[in-house]
Amino acid sequence: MSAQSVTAAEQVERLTEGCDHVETRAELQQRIASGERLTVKLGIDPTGSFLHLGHAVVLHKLQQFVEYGHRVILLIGDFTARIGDPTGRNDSRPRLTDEEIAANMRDYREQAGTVLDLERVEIAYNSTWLAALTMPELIALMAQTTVAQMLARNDFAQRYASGTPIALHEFLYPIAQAYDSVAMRAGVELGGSDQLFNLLLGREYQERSGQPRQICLTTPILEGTDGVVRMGKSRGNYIGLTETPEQQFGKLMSIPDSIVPRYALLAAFRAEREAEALAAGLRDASLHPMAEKKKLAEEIVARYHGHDAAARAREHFEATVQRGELPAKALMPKTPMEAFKTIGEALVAAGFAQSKRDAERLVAQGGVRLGDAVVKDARQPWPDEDDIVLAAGKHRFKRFVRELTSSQETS
RNA sequence: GGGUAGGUGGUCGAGUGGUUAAAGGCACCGGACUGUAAAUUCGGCGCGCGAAAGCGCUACGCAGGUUCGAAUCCUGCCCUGCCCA
Repeated sequence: MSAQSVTAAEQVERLTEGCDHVETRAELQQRIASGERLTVKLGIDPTGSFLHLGHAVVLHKLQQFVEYGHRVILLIGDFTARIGDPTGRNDSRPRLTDEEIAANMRDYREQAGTVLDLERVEIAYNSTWLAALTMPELIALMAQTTVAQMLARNDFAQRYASGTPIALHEFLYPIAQAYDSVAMRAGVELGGSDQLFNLLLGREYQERSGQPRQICLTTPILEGTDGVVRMGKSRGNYIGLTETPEQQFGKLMSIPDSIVPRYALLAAFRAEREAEALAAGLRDASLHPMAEKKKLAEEIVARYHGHDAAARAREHFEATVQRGELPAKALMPKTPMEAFKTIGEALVAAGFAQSKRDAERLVAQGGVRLGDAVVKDARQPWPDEDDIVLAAGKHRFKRFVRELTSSQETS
């Protein structure tokens, strides 16, 4: 109740802004108005997650709850992760050990901390209650849900229709997740839109066990840099929260113009009004797409790396991509010089080519520069220099330096 | 348990005995172009050796077999869909 300064209506307005689905807004309004400090749950998967802008959408929403003084709990699905992954194809993932989960959570904290104030967030583990669940209890839970209900869930429905296998235990995931809400007496559960079914199931279970039903908030799924399908690491269309400013900026510049307003809303968290104004401006050409995109990219990068780094990332982009220059040496990470025999070898070592053959192809296509000169032959000997930049294409650079004074090696 | 259809490169998907390192799409990488790393367009896209022509190796669920030669045929096994019980 640290937020008496704002009215319940304002709070509800902000908390539901940008959400796809709210179940129900009236309940949220009523419970906030009553002065209740809501227990807010977000389930996360401790399987070596790599967080990207798509994850930031829901994390940002969670942070708003933190700011309004609600009790926010990150629920780590350590128990469920031990069984396997529900979402299709990855057949029987190796079980995670406690150490792995701990390590993954450290990574997670580091990444989520860029959006969420972890000092004010509690952490819980669902093994606490799920491991203790007995068979009779599980059966009782399962009895509350029908097969038809399960098959109504989108991804199950699609997979069933297309003949993709659905393992029986996958049905246990929504059940376990829903039960988490009962065990935690959650007041609100957040999730991406794909989680709606699971969240609603939790609501149902709570009601049956005599608890107030949790309010379910789902946030939109952000499209990846291709502007079409959801952002995801495996799709390669992601922008990682901990990527370098230059990487983030470059990837942001590569999104289609059409999706710029959506990124303004979901990645830069501009107000809906502003995002709409931006869309309108781009439509009637009163705003310049590239200028707006640069502005947006800088704004987003600044969220994760600060304004100075964002400005440098912008300059880096303008220099390397737009003007085709080599980036300013001073800003480049240094890599210790090695005794390469040929340029091809250096390309492989730099990670620009997968193999010598691959390196030769790259060179043959005129994509490799050493210093300012285009390399014509991958077998050309590696020059004897103290400080030289190897470039592959327009945006992959590596600066090799003979003697590192300090230990500032970066990959 | 019975029947039936399948398992191909990062992915989707052709391919039924040699000319298949395996069509085509997507993804990815490079060039050109552009206001962007968008779009478009051209090219590339298993590994190694060689200046090159080329040579070798690895690869079509797994293990064997037939054959001068197999992703393609045979046997066994594993896995998956569908129908029936």
